[in-house]
Amino acid sequence: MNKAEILIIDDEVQIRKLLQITLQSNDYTVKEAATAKEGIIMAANHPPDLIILDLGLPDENGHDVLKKLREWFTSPIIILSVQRTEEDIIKALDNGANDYLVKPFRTGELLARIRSSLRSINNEESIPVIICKNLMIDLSARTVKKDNEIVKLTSTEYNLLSLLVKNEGKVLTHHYLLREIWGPGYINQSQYLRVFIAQLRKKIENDPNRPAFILTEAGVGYRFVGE
Amino acid sequence: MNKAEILIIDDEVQIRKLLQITLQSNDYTVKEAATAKEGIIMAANHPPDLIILDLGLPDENGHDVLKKLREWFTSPIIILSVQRTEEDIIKALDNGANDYLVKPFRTGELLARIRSSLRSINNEESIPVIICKNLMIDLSARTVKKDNEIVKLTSTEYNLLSLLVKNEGKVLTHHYLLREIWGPGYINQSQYLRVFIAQLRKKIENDPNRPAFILTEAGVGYRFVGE
DNA sequence: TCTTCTTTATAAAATCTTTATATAGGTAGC
DNA sequence: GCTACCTATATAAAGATTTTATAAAGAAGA
Repeated sequence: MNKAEILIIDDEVQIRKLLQITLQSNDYTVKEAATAKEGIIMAANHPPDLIILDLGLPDENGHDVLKKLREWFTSPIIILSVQRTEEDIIKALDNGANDYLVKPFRTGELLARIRSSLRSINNEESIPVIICKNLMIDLSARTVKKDNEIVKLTSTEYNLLSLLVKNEGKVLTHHYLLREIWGPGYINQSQYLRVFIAQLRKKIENDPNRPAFILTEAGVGYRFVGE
Repeated sequence: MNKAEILIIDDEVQIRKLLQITLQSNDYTVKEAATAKEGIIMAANHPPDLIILDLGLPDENGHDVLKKLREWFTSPIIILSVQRTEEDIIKALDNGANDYLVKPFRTGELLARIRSSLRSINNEESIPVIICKNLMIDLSARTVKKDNEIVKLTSTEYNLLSLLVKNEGKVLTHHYLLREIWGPGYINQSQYLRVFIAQLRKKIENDPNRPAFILTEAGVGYRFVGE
């Protein structure tokens, strides 16, 4: 359910360690940076879902780091700082921080504030919708539309399609597909696959006789192509 | 520039006065309520852009008030409280509060946190009334009307419908619905769901035999479409 | 007593599994 | 090159199974 990715930018090893353990045991993926420079690069290379930023970094003023991040980073940023002056708090919040916690902090409260920050964002952003030409697959709503019309798929058909789509471009072997969709006991029931692939093509392909989305890799498996 | 409307729900006159002056001099429009009941009614009659809620109200438990508001109120809620235990803070944040400030608070910080909360939300207007064709669901009043006639729903029926409606378009699994409405111990009682879905259809669908609002996703769950 | 929730029973619908048959492509032998 | 044969795939359709819809009876609580 969680699996949100959190980037910690803090120079204190103990804090990083504590946060890493706390966050990981709550199903977050954690990345760490010890300096402002490193943190900004990491955030840019692979934007996390949330940043925990220490204001007292050795190489750069924390408020400046925050401003730099906010030039492009739109997900939540929570400040962790030993500074407890009102001036610092106001400045950080007005520079785009979503929350401000004073060290030492209570881990339970931090977790709750992380959940709160992620909650308000999750609504609109990061909706997993995949669009390929006239086909639209909304993984969060579990719906598939073709030319904006809802395509009625059975549970198994949807599972199969979404597995193929999530691995767009890759060939998925018969064994793999059968194991993922039907379970380990079914890896030899290739006929199941044929039946369901035919069913899917009939429903989503423009010309089921010349499939453009679900391609057959004879002797190997099937592959979904979006382009 | 500002003119955002803020509702203060707090029983202490001095706090209300202080907030009123502070907020008004920062160009916010302020409304006040001294009790939970009054606050909920005011919020429902004219939803503000932000609510400042005191947890220590005389007539009702603050956490319950928060939960009630969050059933339909989607704009920011900032908690102001003398309670500073971690348990209270976590509970409030998990019940949908956007921020939690301990009394006595610093007005500058409060203003900054208000700005921060309003900033993240400003994109979308939230409507606590949902209208789909001849169906109207008023989440703040907990009423459902069909062709302008009030439909009498039991508590469970209403909870189920409002959960479906709040996730319009999404398929909600049996497990999810059962856990949300009946609790974690009931996730295998799919029959409950069938009974209540049938009940709801009988009450809100134009042709219960051909449901247009509540659709079945066989083997998975149900989906509300308002279209 | 009345309302609402829970449970049971059964018919109907939807989906999955299996079978049958068609087709396409490759290849070995002539 | 041609044919026969083999393997892998495609598709329709029958049957078996699962899931869902609905009424209605029993239980619980106000």
